[in-house]
Amino acid sequence: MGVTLKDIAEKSGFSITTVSRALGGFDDVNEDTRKLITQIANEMGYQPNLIARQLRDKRTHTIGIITPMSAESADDDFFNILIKGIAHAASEYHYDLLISAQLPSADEMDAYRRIAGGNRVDGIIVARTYRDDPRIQYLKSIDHPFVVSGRAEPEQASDFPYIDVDSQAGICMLVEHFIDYGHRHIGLILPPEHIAFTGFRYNGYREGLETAGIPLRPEYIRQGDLRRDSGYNAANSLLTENPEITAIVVCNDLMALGAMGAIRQQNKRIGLDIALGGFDDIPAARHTSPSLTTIHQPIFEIGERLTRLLLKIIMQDNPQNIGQILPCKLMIRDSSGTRKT
Amino acid sequence: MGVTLKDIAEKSGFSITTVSRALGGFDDVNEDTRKLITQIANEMGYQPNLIARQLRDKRTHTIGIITPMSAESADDDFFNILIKGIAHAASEYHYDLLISAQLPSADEMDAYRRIAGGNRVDGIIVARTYRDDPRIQYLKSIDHPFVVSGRAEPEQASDFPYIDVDSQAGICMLVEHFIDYGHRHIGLILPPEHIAFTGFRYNGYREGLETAGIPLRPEYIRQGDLRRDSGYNAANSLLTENPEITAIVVCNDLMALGAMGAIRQQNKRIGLDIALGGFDDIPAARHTSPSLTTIHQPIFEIGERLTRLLLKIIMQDNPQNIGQILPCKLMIRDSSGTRKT
DNA sequence: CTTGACATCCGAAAGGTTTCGGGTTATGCT
DNA sequence: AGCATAACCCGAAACCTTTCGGATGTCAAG
Repeated sequence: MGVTLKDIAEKSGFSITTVSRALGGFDDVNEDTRKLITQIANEMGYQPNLIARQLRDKRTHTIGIITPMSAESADDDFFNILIKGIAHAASEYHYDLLISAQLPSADEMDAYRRIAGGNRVDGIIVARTYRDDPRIQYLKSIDHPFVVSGRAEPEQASDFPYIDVDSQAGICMLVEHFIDYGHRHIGLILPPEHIAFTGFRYNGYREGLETAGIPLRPEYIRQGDLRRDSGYNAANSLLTENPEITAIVVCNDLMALGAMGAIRQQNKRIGLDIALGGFDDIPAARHTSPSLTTIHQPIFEIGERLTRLLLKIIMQDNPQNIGQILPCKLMIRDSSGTRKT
Repeated sequence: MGVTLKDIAEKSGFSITTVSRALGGFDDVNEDTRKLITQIANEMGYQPNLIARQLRDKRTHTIGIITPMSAESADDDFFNILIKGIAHAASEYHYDLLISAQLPSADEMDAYRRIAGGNRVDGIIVARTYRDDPRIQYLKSIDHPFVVSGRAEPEQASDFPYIDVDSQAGICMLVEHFIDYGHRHIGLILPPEHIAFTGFRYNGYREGLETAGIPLRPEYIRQGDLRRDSGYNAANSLLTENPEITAIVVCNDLMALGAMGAIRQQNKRIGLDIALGGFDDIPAARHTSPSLTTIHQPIFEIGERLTRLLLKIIMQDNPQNIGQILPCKLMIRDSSGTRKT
């Protein structure tokens, strides 16, 4: 197994160079020679060794993404859909996608050093930004092509190529929607502090309240870890300690699904007693009952755009729009309940 | 950018060999030398070039999967979940996953030749078997490690490593369930003829009817292409041309979701007028309304098992259970309606 | 007959790593 | 002093490809 140029060279009597150039379609090889060589190559089932080619060309035609991976994160649709979008756009450019899944125990930075530093891929997609993200710092330091889904925290400049949604505006819309529906006591479940977009979502919450002249009460705010369980816990504590709350803004859908459980657990009705809103618009949001009001972000499209931006950078195209902020959209569903009169 | 062994060798005054062996942890290197070399390597931010290593070792520590990819297949949860399972198990063995998405226009075999023949991966996972699957034939012919999700069609021996569910039994269970609920006119929506498991699902349907002594009526059978739309069309034609039908068995959930639309379109009530059952138990099945009765197959676990089996083959472990058939499970949900009296 | 152009071909290097087989030096022993 | 051994080190080859810079031979024009 493993027919090489050398094998074809020996069989055909020509040199490796000529075989390579014949198969490569160069015009400094006799037409008869080419025919003979291609025929032999086909007979022997020659396939160029891509690894050798990659080494030689310093091009892998592959983009990489490193994803956290635990059994319970299996239903994290965000990454799922993002990866689909990436793969879809990549396939149009005949690029492959290398996924390196990291167990929770593993040091994430190691994976970046290995994959990016080790020249495994032409470019890399960084998926959920942290404050002062060490991955971004590293990739910049070694000058490796990369793009970012998300951006730096609000106080920091995002001096790297990224695509993000305007999640501050998104959360603000959601808050205003609830205020419009007559709610005055609105809880908030935030992502962890170290996630970069947490600041934006908090700002959106504050902005929404401020516009309506409602004072922000820190005891209405909880933090989760983006996973379902933490949404359950946060909502539980929020409702137990602040019985006056009638609406909860949750910063991602997965936690919102958890919060649904907590609301039921407290014998309250979602929508009617407690209005609930999420963020992301994962498929499940539409299908839960009651369906979940949420802020839609075009995850699949973000994946596609990230890929196209990355490929431009790889091709040294010096793209114009180095940072793109997409709008998001309020999806009003049953968990909003109805307007209080 | 790109610090190599050579750079470290020059800076440290030792040879490339010694640098390699020092960093590799061999014991024929003086302890002081090793310290010096590791220090320099760290200072310079050395990362071994994985491509070069792969070329030399003929090992990529990567497994590959080639997936069909179109924008509308974006919601094909089966592949999504399978890939998650694969990635999860792979990460435990420090293997990466190479995904090559193929546009519908592309020749699938080309991708296999490129990736497997081109030594891009140590092993490959073949995901949805066809009758006389050319991909399997090819991989066998070049003796490239692979495992298969699914198996050969009923009439053929599956002389390759595979993991599959007993879908004949699954469909049979579903048919018996409907018969038990009092249905006598049961439609069937099959996958395309060229898919290997179509035969098993057909057999399950026949077996279920036979056991109950109900004659099989060919006009109750339609074929779709596994996608949502085709389920819609098939159900539509089935109900229009055979108004006596009261239950439909659909061979995958995605088509079943489409069939739901068709039933509604015909002003019939899912469950009450027309009982509906799917296959796969994708997440959406639980969340639609009404929720979808379906045959559960453990897709995530299949992905994990496939990976473990493949890695054993790669390690030349000559695994025992070269073909595994897992049981599947009937999930009775609202689309079953109630037992007719 | 010489020169130049053209068609066709090829050797060798480069890309970065690992490893085989051997080489050098110092140490310990008789 | 002589020799075996251990400790440490290194050159070169191999993995397979592409490409640079020629090399060779033929033929037509001068």
